[in-house]
Amino acid sequence: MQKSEGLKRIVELRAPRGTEDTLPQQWTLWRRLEKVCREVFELAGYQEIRTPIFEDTRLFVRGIGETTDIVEKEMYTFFDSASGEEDSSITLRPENTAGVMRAYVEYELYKTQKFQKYHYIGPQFRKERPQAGRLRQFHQIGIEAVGSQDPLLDVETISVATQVYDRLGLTGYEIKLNTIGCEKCRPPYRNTLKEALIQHKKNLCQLCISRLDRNVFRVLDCKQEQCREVSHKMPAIYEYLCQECKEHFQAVKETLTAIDIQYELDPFLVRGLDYYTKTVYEIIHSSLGARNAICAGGRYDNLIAEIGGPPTGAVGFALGVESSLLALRNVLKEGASLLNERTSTPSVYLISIGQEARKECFKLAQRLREHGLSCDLDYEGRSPKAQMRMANKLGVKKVILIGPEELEKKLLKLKDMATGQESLVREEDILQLKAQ
RNA sequence: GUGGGCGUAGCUCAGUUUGGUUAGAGCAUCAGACUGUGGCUCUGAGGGUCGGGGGUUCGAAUCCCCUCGCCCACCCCA
Repeated sequence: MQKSEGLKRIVELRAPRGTEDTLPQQWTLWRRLEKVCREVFELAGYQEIRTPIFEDTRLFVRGIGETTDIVEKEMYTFFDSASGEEDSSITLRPENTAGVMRAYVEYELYKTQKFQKYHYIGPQFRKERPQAGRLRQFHQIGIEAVGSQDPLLDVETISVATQVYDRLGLTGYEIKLNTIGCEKCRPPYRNTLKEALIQHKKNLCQLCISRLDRNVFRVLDCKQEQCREVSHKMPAIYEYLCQECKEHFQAVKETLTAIDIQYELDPFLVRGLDYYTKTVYEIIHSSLGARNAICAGGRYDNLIAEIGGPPTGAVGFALGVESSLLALRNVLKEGASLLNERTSTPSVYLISIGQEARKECFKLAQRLREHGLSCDLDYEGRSPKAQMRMANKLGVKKVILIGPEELEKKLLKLKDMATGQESLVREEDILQLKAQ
């Protein structure tokens, strides 16, 4: 009775809401994504960097923006009792760009070489209500090209993302592109838009009326029919861009076309992070439901100066691991074999008959592993038959049997699982298997 | 924070409308089929406080109330 009560308690302990365990069988796909990313990133010269999972809260407040939703209510922020200071506050990173740029500034990496390319991978945290493809602890893989305003880089990051998805075999994604101007052209447009919208105030939904003061741009994004009608009559930002932004955007579009990347202009694509300027883009996948972005990026020419570095242009994207894999699973559904594969299979399985042989098997396993031959054996004292079943289930190609007979002859019985053929061999012969 | 859906074996689910004897199936697990051998087949076994608590009732997986959890959507965000 007591035993079962104890068991029950353990079972009731579960992963916190909005977090996920990645079980062994799910690692096949995870690893594939990481591998493909590293390959593509390195082909384009992006170097890996890792930054802490938590940072000084001020980094995000300053970098992402005080009034953004992320900073206002979605951050995991703690008092850092280890710091010894009264008001020391740390925050689990809600995204990784700010951290990477902090490192760029902290080590004055721009002094060694102004232009740098980085890639990163890691968990990110946001306090949200979980939903399809949206977790509280999620993972992002991203790249950042720092130290240049060249529109070619905006395009390069997009092309890097598409190469990742293409290599993975993810079909059916779409690229949404927009520009949101810079600190010069954005404010005038904001005012124009606001004034124009006020004219139609009576046709807007309650929410949008409140958006007029808080964030005008979000009205453009509203899904209400009546608001859409109004917003479609509004002037697009394109007419209000400053010369520089106009030229930049033009260059981005032309270059995308030049390298055959299909995209869709979305004038209503806006960002919730303050640091974005000029180009913003998003890669979406229709199989995902309400939250369909699998990768999002853009240019952020003000962030570095904002956190204390020299004015430096930069552009990058963050790819959502969970959402990308979700999309990939949907696409691969047909050939489901890939989805539940073991990440690794030993080369041989060692089967013993009797206690003596069992000890010998264990010792043999150590020697084989020292020689780089992967192997595994039974630790449950099961029958030879059960051991064979396990070997079969693992999918090993070869099995080694040791019983009293083999011990006496000082030989090993090698069995080929595909053909069923058995032969007596010496240990040295086994080591040749590594090559296969 | 708001709304909707769902919680029965490790997994996928039936059973809930019309309360009734030991709660079922498939898959998975384990074992056996002359005992030193896999895949197929056959046979059998283990495994469930029917999410939890309370109530109604002679009797609740089934009806009522509360609660927890998960999922989806909204808000919001990317």
